[in-house]
Amino acid sequence: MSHNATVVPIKAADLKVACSNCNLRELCLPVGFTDQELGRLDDMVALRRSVRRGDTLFRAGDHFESLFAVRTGFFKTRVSSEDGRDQVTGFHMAGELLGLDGISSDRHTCDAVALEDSQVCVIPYGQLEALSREFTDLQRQFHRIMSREIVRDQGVMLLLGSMRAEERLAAFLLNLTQRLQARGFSGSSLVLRMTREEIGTYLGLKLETVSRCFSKFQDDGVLQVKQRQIEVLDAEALRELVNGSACQ
Amino acid sequence: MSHNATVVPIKAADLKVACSNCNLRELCLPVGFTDQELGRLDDMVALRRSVRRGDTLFRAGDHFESLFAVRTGFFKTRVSSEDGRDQVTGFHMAGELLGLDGISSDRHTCDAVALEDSQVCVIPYGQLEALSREFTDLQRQFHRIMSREIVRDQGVMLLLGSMRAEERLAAFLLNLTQRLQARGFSGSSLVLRMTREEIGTYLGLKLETVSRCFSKFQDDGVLQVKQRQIEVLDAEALRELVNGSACQ
DNA sequence: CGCGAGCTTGATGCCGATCAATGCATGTGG
DNA sequence: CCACATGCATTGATCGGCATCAAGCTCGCG
Repeated sequence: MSHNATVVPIKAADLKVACSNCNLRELCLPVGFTDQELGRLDDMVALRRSVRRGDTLFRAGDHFESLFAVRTGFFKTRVSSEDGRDQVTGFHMAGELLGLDGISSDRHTCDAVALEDSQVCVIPYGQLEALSREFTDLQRQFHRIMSREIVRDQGVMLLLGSMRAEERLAAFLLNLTQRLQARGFSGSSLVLRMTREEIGTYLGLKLETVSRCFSKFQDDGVLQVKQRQIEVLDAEALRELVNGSACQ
Repeated sequence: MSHNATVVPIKAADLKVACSNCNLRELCLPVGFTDQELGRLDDMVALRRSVRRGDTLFRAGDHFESLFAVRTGFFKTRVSSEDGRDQVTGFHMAGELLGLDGISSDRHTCDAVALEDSQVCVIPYGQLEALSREFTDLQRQFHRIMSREIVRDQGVMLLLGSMRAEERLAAFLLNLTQRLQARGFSGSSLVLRMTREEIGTYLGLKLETVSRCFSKFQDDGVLQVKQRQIEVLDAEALRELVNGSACQ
């Protein structure tokens, strides 16, 4: 159940972690709530959980009872086929919700693995349901988040179904930098939290291909690559690759 | 807005189309409802809409205000990149819900195209929100449906990211036959509603490759293929392909 | 009947997979 | 501090699956 992770009840004194005080609240579930609603959310989100790098937050087959909001750290989610093939279905950073897959059948259908030491807020699903019957804003925001996940998945399908290796990597990097920028980071400088193989398994490529694309981008002056430290030198070139306008 | 489709209010006499009387209710939104709940659903779902083969139910960019439940017919959904590449993101048959992508931003992000003359029930999203604050069962079922869509998308990602052409087609056919079987059809005999190109655009393959795979399956005695009329002769072979156990 | 959309089949080429060797950073124990 | 192991990344050589290009085929329909 806990997969080597510790469960920490939030102490009354530890107000920094309450939704009402969280600096992620504009990226997470409580977007645009009233103080009253925020207070009720604080009551509901009473648990945190720490997950060490390499450990799983949940696994396919686990009983589903809570959603998780990433507070700190970084996760990947992956599905596996019976014969052991993996597909990384997403990378998840602070403010993002994990576990939506579990609602459909009361069991999780994917694994969530921490790529660095991480902390999540535990959102008991039953309570979220109850509270969102009471607060229209919460209901709406929750539906938006689920819908956004569906839209995101459509984008990944487009990538996997129709793009070539360089385009995939460009799209991946642009997506990462955008999300980092929304969290106050640079947007042109980033440190990858995942290996080349994990990137490949996300993009439907082999790790050698990912590595070659990084080298190509470096040769072309689009990126500077030092292991996992990436500098985006020419974001426009990446955008043109994704949109195919460079082909015209 | 209406994209060449006609909007037909449901007449009081026309009770056959009410959710409470619909033979799809066990596959659609009202799974396991009480009579009272069904009555309220009937009030909400007061409109049908007909869509002719080739017409769109909605397009990316359209303002979102309703979900649609397929009553009769068959749809594909697709997303397009700026440079015109398409990805078919799904095929949708009776009882399935369309339009969930629109919730996140109040605009649709994909096109829904009828592959044959079809009819949908119009589910005004605002009313669905309101009613699902009142009825726990409706709320739960709606959440399950959204989550199921997320799980389905994960499966497509696995397919696109890690399977070879024959495996993709096998998975596609198994999925289709399962869903047809759940609707009372044969499970071994089916008529494809889509072209080879549409299958290819869904599976991340070119139409020639799809055609070759069909021929291969026929040569191997797994299928009998007459244009769009397919007989599954050896479902087990298809399953082994998908699971990769044939490789051992 | 003849047209056209969709399907099949063949020949060829390319992109990314695979196989293999090397490089590089980090960590550990002697 | 060095020797060595380990995990990850890079790079090269070769291979194979699918895309591409091209030609005919089938069937429904005006």
